Amino acid sequence: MHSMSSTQGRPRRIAHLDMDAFFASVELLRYPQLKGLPVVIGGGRRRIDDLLRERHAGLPLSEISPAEFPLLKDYVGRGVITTATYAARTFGVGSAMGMMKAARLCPQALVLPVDFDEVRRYSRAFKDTIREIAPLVEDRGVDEVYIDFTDVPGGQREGGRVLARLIQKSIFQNTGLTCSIGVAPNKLIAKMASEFDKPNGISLVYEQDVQTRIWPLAVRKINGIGPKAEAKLHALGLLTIGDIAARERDWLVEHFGRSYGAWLHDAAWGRDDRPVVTESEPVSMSRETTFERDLHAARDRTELGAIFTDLCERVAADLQRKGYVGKTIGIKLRYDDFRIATRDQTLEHFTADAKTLRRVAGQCLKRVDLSRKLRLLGVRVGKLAKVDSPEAQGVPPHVAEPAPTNLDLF
DNA sequence: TCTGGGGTCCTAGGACCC
DNA sequence: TCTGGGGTCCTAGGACCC
Repeated sequence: MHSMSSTQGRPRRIAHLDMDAFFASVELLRYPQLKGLPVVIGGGRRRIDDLLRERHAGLPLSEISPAEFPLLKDYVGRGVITTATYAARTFGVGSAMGMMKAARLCPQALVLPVDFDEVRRYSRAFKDTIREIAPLVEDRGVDEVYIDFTDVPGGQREGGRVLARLIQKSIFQNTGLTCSIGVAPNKLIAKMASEFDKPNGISLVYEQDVQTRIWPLAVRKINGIGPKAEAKLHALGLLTIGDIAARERDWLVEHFGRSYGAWLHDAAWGRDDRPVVTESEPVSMSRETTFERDLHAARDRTELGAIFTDLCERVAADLQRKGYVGKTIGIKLRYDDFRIATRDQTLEHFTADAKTLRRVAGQCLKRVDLSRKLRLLGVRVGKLAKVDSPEAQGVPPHVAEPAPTNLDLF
């Protein structure tokens, strides 16, 4: 199943669709007066629109002057940027950048906090729109999907351009939002292709284009090569994807291990068999929070305890709302020097109970070094099962397990 | 005053079992 | 006198992604 997958023997055509500056674009629908201005989304713990509504009672949000919005230079906090508008990006501001650094680059940018409810609403809307046109859709987070065009009627016309255009148009009609789409023989190339013509673009890549369009790209453009692998590749003198492709598979395996080395070789040659997966079960659920200032386990005991309990209650609520129970309970913390420590413990039975989470997570916390100040605390539940699944029907938590007798010990 | 929050997958060692 | 081998589960850490 390399490039041919459908039973009819049609060449695989896989699309990757990426919403353009999604979080920011959603806000611009509500505040169209900010169009064209540098705006960044992220960081905030305050509800900006509540603030604006208070200050301008009776005035529609869309009529409040841009001058009334908070500026990046006045921002104080530890957040990072989730999305920047294209106007803000011209100043070098981009997602995942610390707000403080961004403020230095573009102090006059406006800041809005993320409105997750609104973002999720639009996320659902654009994905529903796609599924009505092409049913095989794989979720890749809130603003991205893969779509299998292969067997969709018309999905092969002009290499997928016709269908991509239809999807773009329908999303815009239903939401007012634009997106960029790449269509290629597989997910790996489609993902790169969707970036070729942003925003609001369509890019088609064929198998025979790999040398001309993929090989010149920086290694980091491959989805799966992050900062660490990039640094190692650079140190070995490999800068472009073509540089990787020029190496023997065995050489890559020598330097990167059997699994990753072989994958690097395949990826550089544009080979990728992964199917578009339309459904998947969650593996874990977690909640974590970075404190406004670093906290010390002993000196800030009360504050930390309240946060810890709250995290457990929120994870429990998430599990219950979504109908899951879990078996492995763990904590994560980040020290002031940014090192991370995790501890977890697997239970005999499944649970979604906040008190149980709190008790077991508390035991985990006792197993880490708490002499350093902490920056972040998180609670995680793994080994999930649906609450009504057969495996989750074990011994209920309130039934005592048989205690070991002396005989068991010998 | 750098550096969020929610995830997935992989590796590697040790326990434990057959 | 040298110590099998495979499998699975648990735990901790780390890379990477959106």
